[in-house]
Amino acid sequence: MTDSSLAQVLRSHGLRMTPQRQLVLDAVRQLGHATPEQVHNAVQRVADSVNITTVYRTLELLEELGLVTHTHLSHGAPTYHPADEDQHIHLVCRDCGTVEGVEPELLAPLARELRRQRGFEVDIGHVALFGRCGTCGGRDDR
Amino acid sequence: MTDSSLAQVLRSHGLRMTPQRQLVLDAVRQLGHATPEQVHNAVQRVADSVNITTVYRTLELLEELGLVTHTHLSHGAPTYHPADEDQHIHLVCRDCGTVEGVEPELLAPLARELRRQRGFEVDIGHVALFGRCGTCGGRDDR
DNA sequence: CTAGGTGCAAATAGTTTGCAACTAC
DNA sequence: GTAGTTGCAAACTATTTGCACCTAG
Repeated sequence: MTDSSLAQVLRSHGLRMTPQRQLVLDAVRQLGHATPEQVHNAVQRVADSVNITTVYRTLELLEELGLVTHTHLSHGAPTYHPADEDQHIHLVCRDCGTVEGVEPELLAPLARELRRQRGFEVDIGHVALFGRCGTCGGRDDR
Repeated sequence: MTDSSLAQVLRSHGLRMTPQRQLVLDAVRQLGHATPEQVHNAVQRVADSVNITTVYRTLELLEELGLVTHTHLSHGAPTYHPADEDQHIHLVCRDCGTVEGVEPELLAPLARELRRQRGFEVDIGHVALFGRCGTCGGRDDR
């Protein structure tokens, strides 16, 4: 494949392929969960002239194209991750800040119930649950 | 009761009762779910000289005192609500932005499972689920 | 060539901090 | 009287926007 899928998707929307866009997508894929700033850092390691503005614009674009999605974890920080990756629930530890992913199936019964009771369709990939992780909860050092 | 419970709680921590603190707490109770800015607006309707800085500081204080809690709904704005109010899960509609609360019992089986599998303690009152509400989902106007 | 894309600087929004004046007790 | 509290202005952080220059196709 001389032409990456990103280029194809972009072209099919009448948009241009640029090195910046490839780098941002690569960074999101490599990082798994990352804030715009973390993506920017990762991109800069490869091409230090890329501006954070471009990162913001590119993340927004990639999201519109359905290549990445974002979730709001802990405080306000949005974190981006590849859209094609397996959907997962984010568990955010309020003490150590660690984010772990769990299989979305765990949310299925709840999702079903909300749909039945309220007609509410939960966006599973967008879910973040706050609490205290096993490591922090085990030792009660609060 | 000549002395409100807020005054009592404050005093028991060596802190002072002020009109601003009562107004902020009242606003949170009255609004149910509100961002700092919304709280500020509500407070200003009663006492327009109250500064938003004071609102931020007071919300933080009331949270430390266990009188209010906050959750991160949709984008970045934190929303505060009374801590003594029944805990509830927040359902945030991605289309209309409406926030509705549902009984936390629905989350209990999931919480139990996460505790068992991961040792992760979900903070139920802090949970927000994103998706599409019945009203927006019913008419597929996307 | 030329419309889309980028970098830079400035604007904006949300929140925090330093500090002098004020007030609850 | 005095330490806790407030208002104001300034500082900060995160994100967005305007615009001239650049480049993919």
